Amino acid sequence: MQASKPSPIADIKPCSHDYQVNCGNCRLNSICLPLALKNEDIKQLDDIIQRSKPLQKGQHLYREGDEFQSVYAVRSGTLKAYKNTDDGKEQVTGFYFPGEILGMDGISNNIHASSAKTLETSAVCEIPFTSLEKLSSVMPQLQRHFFQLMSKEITEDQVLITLLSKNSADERVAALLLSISSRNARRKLSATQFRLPMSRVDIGNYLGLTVETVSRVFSRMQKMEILRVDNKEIEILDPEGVRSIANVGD
Amino acid sequence: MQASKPSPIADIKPCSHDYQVNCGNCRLNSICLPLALKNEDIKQLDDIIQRSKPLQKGQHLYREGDEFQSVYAVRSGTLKAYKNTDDGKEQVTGFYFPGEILGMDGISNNIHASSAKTLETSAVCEIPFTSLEKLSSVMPQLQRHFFQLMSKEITEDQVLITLLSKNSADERVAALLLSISSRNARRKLSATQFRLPMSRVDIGNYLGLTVETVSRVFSRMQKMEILRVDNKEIEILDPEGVRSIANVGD
DNA sequence: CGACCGCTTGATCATAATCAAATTTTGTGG
DNA sequence: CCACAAAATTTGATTATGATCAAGCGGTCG
Repeated sequence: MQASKPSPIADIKPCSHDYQVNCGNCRLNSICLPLALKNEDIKQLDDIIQRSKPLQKGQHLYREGDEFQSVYAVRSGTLKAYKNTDDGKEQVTGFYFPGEILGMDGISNNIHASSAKTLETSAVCEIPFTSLEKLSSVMPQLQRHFFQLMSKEITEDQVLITLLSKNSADERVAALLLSISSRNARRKLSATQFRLPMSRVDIGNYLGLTVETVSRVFSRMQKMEILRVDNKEIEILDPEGVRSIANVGD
Repeated sequence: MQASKPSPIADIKPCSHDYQVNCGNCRLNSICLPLALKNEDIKQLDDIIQRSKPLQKGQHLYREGDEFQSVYAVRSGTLKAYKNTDDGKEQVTGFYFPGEILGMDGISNNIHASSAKTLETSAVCEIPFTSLEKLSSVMPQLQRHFFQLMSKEITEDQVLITLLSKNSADERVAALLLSISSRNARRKLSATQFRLPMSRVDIGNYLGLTVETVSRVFSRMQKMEILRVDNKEIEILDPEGVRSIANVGD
């Protein structure tokens, strides 16, 4: 199933590698997909997946309280997931990069437990959950893959819990930088030079810190010549230094 | 080494309601089991579940790094799950009461990502995961139920993340009390009077606080006549008061 | 009985929050 | 493209919350 009719909006010329027509040739499939599906299985999966047009920065993919219907794989761009606290503030619960899956917290009640919003222009693959469930029943590998994905989300949340509970401001920021760095590396991007797609406010919110503290940590690391910070552009000058500040095994 | 033969240890006389022989007549099944399984389906589930003899206080159900084979439902007692941090400390990631399921964080890598230890004498039902997977393929309801259970774990972790990131010591402790209270109520136990099965150290660890702080919060709430604390015995004198301190929707 | 453990209470200290303000970046309309 | 407004980030000064250090109090177990 292609772009069945050519899009009338022809003025935006996407480069070819942004126009993945199916999972089989998507360069992210090693991250997002079960590794061991047979070709005909991938075809079946492809058939249930809907690919969105690009979402603009700041658009919501879903909102807390919305009926849950699909989970989403990030194709390009970045999203943040967040919850609204009872006193009206916001808690960022995660950042999602290309190849990563979000929306699974909606399965439990059929209602999204958090909101998801793009941090920049992004595109996602929508995977309707009832179709996925049916397919999982006949494809044990796929069932296993989704159990694993959800379990991974749990273990990652536990890492964040530990970070928030036990680590200093510097350690938290260093750990986030390492996490982003290794997720970049997984996509064959630079592990030492990248652009932070989220604001300082979002970083602080995610890490349980104020903006001011995040900013100070960056300044401190820059003074120590561990990091070069140019607005959102980050260069890790001393990866070992960052790791030693984080004291977490990446 | 199994209970396939009647246990020779007959000197411990369990009371009848502790001796659930199957899921169908277990008084916890409304909490732990899918609601809508047919009788013959429950029978099949029963067949794969192994019921343990009681575990003594302080025993491990599994340890971080162990090969993952099963998830567990708490039949009686309480357990805590915890991770060891890179600098040798421990982070409590959850408490598990009767009817609740633990161990799902092992699915992602086939290795337990945390340890689980009893806080008092406890009994669990062991559910071998490969059998569960197979059964899930032919019982869509069961597949759905486990997706939901895992999703619930994710949303609960997100609540804890928010608590750690945004709430004061008093709010955190109040929220934990409310959580335990409502979990008791779900099991038809008192929502206002109960025994905390975990130590102050564990509470503090879970909530990202020191023992001293936890103790002070209890003292403060006692002085305000919101709580009566007698060692591990808790009486909530003013549930509304606790809720207002927590400012979280239960 | 004495040592130890879990808990509580008090005094002091450190980290990050808060308050405040300057500066840079971004976005918008002329 | 520039000018201006709004937003984001940085930096500084002060404060508050909870950590740390220290000590004492039951209770229990060997």
